Amino acid sequence: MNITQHTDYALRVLMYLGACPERRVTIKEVAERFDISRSHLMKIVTELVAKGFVDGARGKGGGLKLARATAEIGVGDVVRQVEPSLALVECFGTQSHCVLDPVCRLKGALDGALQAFLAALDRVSLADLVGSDARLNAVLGLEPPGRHPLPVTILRQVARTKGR
Amino acid sequence: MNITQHTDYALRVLMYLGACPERRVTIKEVAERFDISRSHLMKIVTELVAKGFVDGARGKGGGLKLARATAEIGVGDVVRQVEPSLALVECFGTQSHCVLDPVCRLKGALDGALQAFLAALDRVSLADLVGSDARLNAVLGLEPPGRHPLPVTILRQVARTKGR
DNA sequence: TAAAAGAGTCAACTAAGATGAATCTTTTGT
DNA sequence: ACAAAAGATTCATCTTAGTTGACTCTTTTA
Repeated sequence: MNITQHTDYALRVLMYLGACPERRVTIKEVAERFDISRSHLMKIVTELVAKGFVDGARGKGGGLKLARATAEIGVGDVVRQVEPSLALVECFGTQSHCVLDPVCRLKGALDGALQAFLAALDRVSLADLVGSDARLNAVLGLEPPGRHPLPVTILRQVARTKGR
Repeated sequence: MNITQHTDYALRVLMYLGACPERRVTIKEVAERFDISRSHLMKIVTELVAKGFVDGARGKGGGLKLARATAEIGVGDVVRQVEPSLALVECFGTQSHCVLDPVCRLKGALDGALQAFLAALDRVSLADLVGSDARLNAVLGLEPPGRHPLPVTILRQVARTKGR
């Protein structure tokens, strides 16, 4: 059982954006920071924009920022909307070919567990993940709030220095 | 997010065995009933035997039966032991290469949700899935308790008649 | 108007899971 | 004793969801 990396990265991108709310961040920057391909990350971001989590601006000076406050973005919502399928087993779909289907209580049990899973995530917002202290910013190599953003070129250097 | 068919079938096999506790059931019979390959099912059963859920007997007159009472077999346990990996995301493993890892609260949130998922399944036993009424037996084409088992040849006919 | 940046399309790669053939081993009924 | 029944093991292949990235298009603003 696992969630796709797609969803995982989506959450991490939101965390990144949540950690530096004072400016727009480019996809390129995030891709370099997380060391994944720009093209790949693009799809994830495009989806986050389409689903209303992120506000993307094109053109020079464009970039990404959260569409809502971090406290207004629930982790459960993100997973529900981004994860490709929440059908735990085949028989969750429209029509199962399992002979047990008509009387199967397993399905109900699994669905109950899935709801418990999502409910647990509903209790967590992006604000909880980002936190109020500066630890996340430190790890990301971002500037403390109030200062000027570092140029991307310097961010790259920081990224390399830290290793993986 | 999904659990493997492997786990799904493991649970269904246990349900089948739980539905006819008065005799040993052969893998062949279960395979035909669920319309899956005998070889394939064999691996699932072998694992259930190895993990102590099922008691398998070789040789003539052999077959499968539950190793414990249905009430003593928790769905959560089965999932925990049969599902190949419960690492929701890559960073659940020994060492993640994510830059956020040292301060990441997402990991904790996801783990909490996973525990909620399993806890929900822990509240369900195989006895709950099988039920006390005869509905499951009816769907499976099994005899009502107390009568003689139908020969496999007849079971096959029943299976075909029902369609999928 | 050129450069920056997001959006979209397309093609391939990867690995986990699913599938099944063939063979081996154990057990028991006759 | 031995043949048939039934589970155990091994091996190879297939399938597909997910992942990856190159290439191009569109929008926007300095």
